Amino acid sequence: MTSTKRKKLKAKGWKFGDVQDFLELSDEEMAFIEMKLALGRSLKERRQRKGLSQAALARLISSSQSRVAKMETGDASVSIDLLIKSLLALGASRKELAKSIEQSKRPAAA
Amino acid sequence: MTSTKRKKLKAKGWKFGDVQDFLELSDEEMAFIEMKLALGRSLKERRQRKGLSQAALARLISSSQSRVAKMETGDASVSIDLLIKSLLALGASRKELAKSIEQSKRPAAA
DNA sequence: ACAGTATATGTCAGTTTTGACATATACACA
DNA sequence: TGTGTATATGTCAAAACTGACATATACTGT
Repeated sequence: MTSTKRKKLKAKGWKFGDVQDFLELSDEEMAFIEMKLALGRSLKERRQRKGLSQAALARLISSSQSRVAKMETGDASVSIDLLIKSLLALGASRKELAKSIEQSKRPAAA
Repeated sequence: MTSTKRKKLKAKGWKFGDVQDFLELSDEEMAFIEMKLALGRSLKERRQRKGLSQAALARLISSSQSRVAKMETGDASVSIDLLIKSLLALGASRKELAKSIEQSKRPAAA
């Protein structure tokens, strides 16, 4: 929950609210960022499972390859709205979206 | 899922993507809007359970009473990002958020 | 080495979202 | 009737997001 986990996230451009230092994120902010990352992972999985390139998905949702890449890598410039719309476009149900949002990361099969 | 349900939603300012006519929303678009409405309901519930006014919540999240009202009434101008940040600020967990997103409306206790 | 494909990252003008403000409605209780 | 509190709705400048483009990296095959 705290510093250990925080340091694992690479600052990509995240400057959240008033918080300057990336390592000083509150738990709320962490939760929000992790949700975005989780949705990005889901998007990538779904896209790949369908054998689509980022460019092909971009066409499908009237966006661009670069924005799809940013969604999947968790760039600070992408909204959750866009992630959700994209996942819905790939056929995800609300229930499946909920599952992505809920899970903290994945069982870590190491 | 289809026309019956669609007509129940009052057009508040929704003009989604290319779709002109509100009654012609695709299932994806419906799912997106219903998610927003569900999150708005959750926000209202949580706020009221804490005995906060919209103005008090607004202070808490550095926003304004009017924007909180728009969040709770499902105004087309509010993002899911803002709804989620607000719910997190009220102490909702990712699991609880997931639950809100998942449920279509509520068992309808009539 | 070169060409083709896939993904990542930086930039930017156009669009959308935001907080703030004004104002309206509704309900209480003096 | 007024005064106070709570919520809803319209507007707008400023901030955030978006698609598009350029470009970089990496991994094919040839």
